[in-house]
Amino acid sequence: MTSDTRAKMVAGAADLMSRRGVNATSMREVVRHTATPRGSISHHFPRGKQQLIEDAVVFAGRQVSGPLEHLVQSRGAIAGLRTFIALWRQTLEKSKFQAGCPVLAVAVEQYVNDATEKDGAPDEAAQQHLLDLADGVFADWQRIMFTALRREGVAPARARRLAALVIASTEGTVAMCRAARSAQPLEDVRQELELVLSSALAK
Amino acid sequence: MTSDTRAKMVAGAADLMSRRGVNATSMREVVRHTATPRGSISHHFPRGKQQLIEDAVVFAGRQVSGPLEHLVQSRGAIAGLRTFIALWRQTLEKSKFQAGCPVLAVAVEQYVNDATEKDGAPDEAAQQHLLDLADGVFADWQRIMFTALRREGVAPARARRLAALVIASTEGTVAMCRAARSAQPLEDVRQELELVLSSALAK
DNA sequence: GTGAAGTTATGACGATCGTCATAATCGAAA
DNA sequence: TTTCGATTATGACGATCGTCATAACTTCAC
Repeated sequence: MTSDTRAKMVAGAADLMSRRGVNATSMREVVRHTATPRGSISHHFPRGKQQLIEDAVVFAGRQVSGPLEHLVQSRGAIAGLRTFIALWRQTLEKSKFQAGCPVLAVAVEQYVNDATEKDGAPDEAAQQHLLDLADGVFADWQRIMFTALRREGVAPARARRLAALVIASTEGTVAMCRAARSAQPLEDVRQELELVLSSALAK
Repeated sequence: MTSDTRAKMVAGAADLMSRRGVNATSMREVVRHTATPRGSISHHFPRGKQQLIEDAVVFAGRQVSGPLEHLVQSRGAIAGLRTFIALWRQTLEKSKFQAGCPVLAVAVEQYVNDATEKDGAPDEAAQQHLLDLADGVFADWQRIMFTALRREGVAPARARRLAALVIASTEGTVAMCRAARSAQPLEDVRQELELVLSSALAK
């Protein structure tokens, strides 16, 4: 059994990142928030905070792609869209609009670490790797939508564009809902996206 | 004439926020980046970093709403959409996909300031005010799109939803483009949004 | 030229940060 | 039970952070 502590830290980091962003999530708060031993950080994450963030991004990605892939395969693209949006709506409402998407946080911020970057210049390789991981998560979600649309008869190029629209607009809307402390934008966008998808499927 | 230093600081803060996010943007870096005197911070911004961020959000909002409102009024909703997306595309490409949207950064992060929050709990009022400002900027952009759609015959409720879709999806796509270091998602989303709008206008 | 008000220069303060080194503790094979 | 590796406890290090106090420097009306 791989350490339970490690998993709690990763999940806690993902949660904190979704509420505060990458840079405002300190390792000390992760251990406080998850009631895990501080001394274990360097043991479970030899590459430090960078590694913890990386794992949190992958974790958050799977947390969504799991249910999404399942629903899409059993009930199709439109159900997938509804699931995707419903998942984010839950996250927003359960946290009283405090939590958003940790992957989006990585895509918006720049990870800076004063301890590792002695020369003042941010570690470009580290930042690029984080962006690659975030991009990979987005690509994975898009792939699921893309496959569903293809299976239901949408042409490849169109399916790619529609998948991009669904993921991007949902991510943007989640952030807007957080700013507005309201799920109204998500409901509006869901409605329009359903129209778009069903019109594309009808052809 | 209101100090030129102050304006440079606000613009510099907005730029840094769009590249690094709110919390990774330090006042010392704003000063370095804009070649402004550090001693002037507390003079021009008596409420400190909080005030600087606030001004940067409003500044960034106007920077977009100005051109957007102009183009929308002279050439209509679809031209407005194209302008909105082209603006962000410029920001992305000119910065080699380093800069995104500073307002989105505020909507995604939580502003934490160790100096002001002695008790460990983040200043909730400050954070709420920042979210209100970000929400206001998004609402302003939506209002411009909404008005254009209304003028071109779209029903109120539909116009509201479409405006939300345009703003939210563009914001989300900008972040995705930053993660992917590519403008492809923006192009894909633009294409689909144009289809949606022109179909809504045709009715 | 003399003030006064508007700016800027500079260094300090307390706090948090990520990381590391060292020592203590635990768990299970021998 | 002893021993050894995995895990945790704890405190220190150097760095940056936002803010503030104080003093110096401008600018310009009078």
